[in-house]
Amino acid sequence: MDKKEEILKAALNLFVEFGFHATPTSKIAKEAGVANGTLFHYYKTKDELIIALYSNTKKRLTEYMYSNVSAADSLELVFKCIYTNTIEWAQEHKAEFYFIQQFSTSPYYLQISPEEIRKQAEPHLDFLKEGIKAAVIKPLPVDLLYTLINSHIVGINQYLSSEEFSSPKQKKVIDESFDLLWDMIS
Amino acid sequence: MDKKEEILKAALNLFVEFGFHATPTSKIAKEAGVANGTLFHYYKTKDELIIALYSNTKKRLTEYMYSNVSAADSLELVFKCIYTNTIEWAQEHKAEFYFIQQFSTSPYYLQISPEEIRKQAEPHLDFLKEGIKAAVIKPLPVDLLYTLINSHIVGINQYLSSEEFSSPKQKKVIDESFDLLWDMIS
DNA sequence: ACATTTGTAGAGTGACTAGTCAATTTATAC
DNA sequence: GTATAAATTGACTAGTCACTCTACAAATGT
Repeated sequence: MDKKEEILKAALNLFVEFGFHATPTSKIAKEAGVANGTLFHYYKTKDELIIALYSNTKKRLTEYMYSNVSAADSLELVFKCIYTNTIEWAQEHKAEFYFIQQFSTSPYYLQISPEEIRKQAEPHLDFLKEGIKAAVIKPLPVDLLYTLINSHIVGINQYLSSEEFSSPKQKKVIDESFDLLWDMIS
Repeated sequence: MDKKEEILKAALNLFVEFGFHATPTSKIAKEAGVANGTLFHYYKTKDELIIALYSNTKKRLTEYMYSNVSAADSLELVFKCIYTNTIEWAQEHKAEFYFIQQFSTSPYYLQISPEEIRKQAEPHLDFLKEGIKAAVIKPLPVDLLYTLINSHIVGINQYLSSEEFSSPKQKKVIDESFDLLWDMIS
C-alpha cells in the first residue's frame, strides 16, 4: 500500500528530527498526507508504528549489505564488499541509519524479541565463524568480533558524515578504514 | 545542594528506563522525594534538566578517564590507562554511560554548543596529536582516530554488558581488546 | 446490481503533562 | 529577635496527545 509507506517515510524523517515522543501522530499523518484515523488504521498504536519502522529499515539495510557479493571471491574480498556496502548504504540513507542507532539506544529496543535480534545477527555471525574456521580471522568470540565491527562501521559513518568529502576522498577513507579493521581482526 | 543532585539521579534512572519524554517531571520529582515545584525551582524547564544531566555526567566521565594517569609512563601506557579507566567507569556506571549514548543519538544533542563539544574533545585530540608527532600513532586524521577509538570503547562496553563476566575474565577482555585497538592505530 | 469488506476521513474525548503561583517553611544577615 | 531572602510545597491550568468513533467512499466478490 502506498499510504502505509508514506506514513513510515514521514515518521522516519520526523523521528530523526524531533525524536519519538516529540513527534505527535497527528504531525506524522499530516506529513504523510493522510488523515489521523488512517494512520491508526494501518498501525494500531504509535508503538507498533515505531517498531514496524525499525524492522522495515533494518531489513532493508541487511538486504543491501549482501548485495553484489560474489561467492567466488576470497573471504577477505567478500567481507570488504559487505563492509563497503554497509557504509555506502548508511551514507545514502543517513536518516535511516541514524534512526537505527537512535532506536537501538532507546527503551523501544527492549520491545524487539531476542529471537528477532538473534535471527538478524545470525548470518553475520555465521560468516565470522567461517572466517575463523578458515584461520583467516582471529579466533575471538564471534559476539565480540561482531560488536567491534559494528561499532567500527558506526564510527566511520560518523566521521564521513561530520564533513563533506568528495566522492573519491570518501572511497579512500572507506578503503583505508577497511584495512585498519581487517588488520585488527585477521 | 542535596536535592538538586537527587533530582539528577532520579532523572537519570527514569530516562534510561523509560526514555526522555515517557518520563514526566512529576515522576522525577516523586522519585527524588521532592515536590513538583521544587524541580522547576532548580531547573527552569525539563530541557534544561536534561542538558544539565548530560553535561554533568559527561564531565564526571572525563574526569575519571584521566585519573591515575602517570605522566612518567610511555605514551602507550598512558593511553592504555585512559582506555582502561573509561571502560571501568562505564561498567561501574552503566546507567550513566548508557544515558550518554542515548543523549548523543537524540535531537537534544543539537542543543549542545559546538564549543562545548570541541572543548570536551580537545584534550583527547591533543593527546592523539602528540602520539602522531612522536611517531607512535599512525598519521591519520585525529578526528577519525578519535571517532574510531570512541566507537571501539562503546563496542567493548556493549560486549561486556551483554553477559556476566567474572572480574578477571573482564580484565582479560579489556587487556586483549586494548591490544587489538593499539595494533590498529599504532 | 447488490452485499460485504476494506480504506479514509476528521471531529471528538479522556487522560496526561510541563510549567505556574500563591502560600508556607526554612535559612541567613544584621 | 527581627527582617529579608531562599527553599519548598502541591493544587491548578492551559494545552497537547494517543486513540476512538461514526460516517462515508472505494474496492471486491458474487
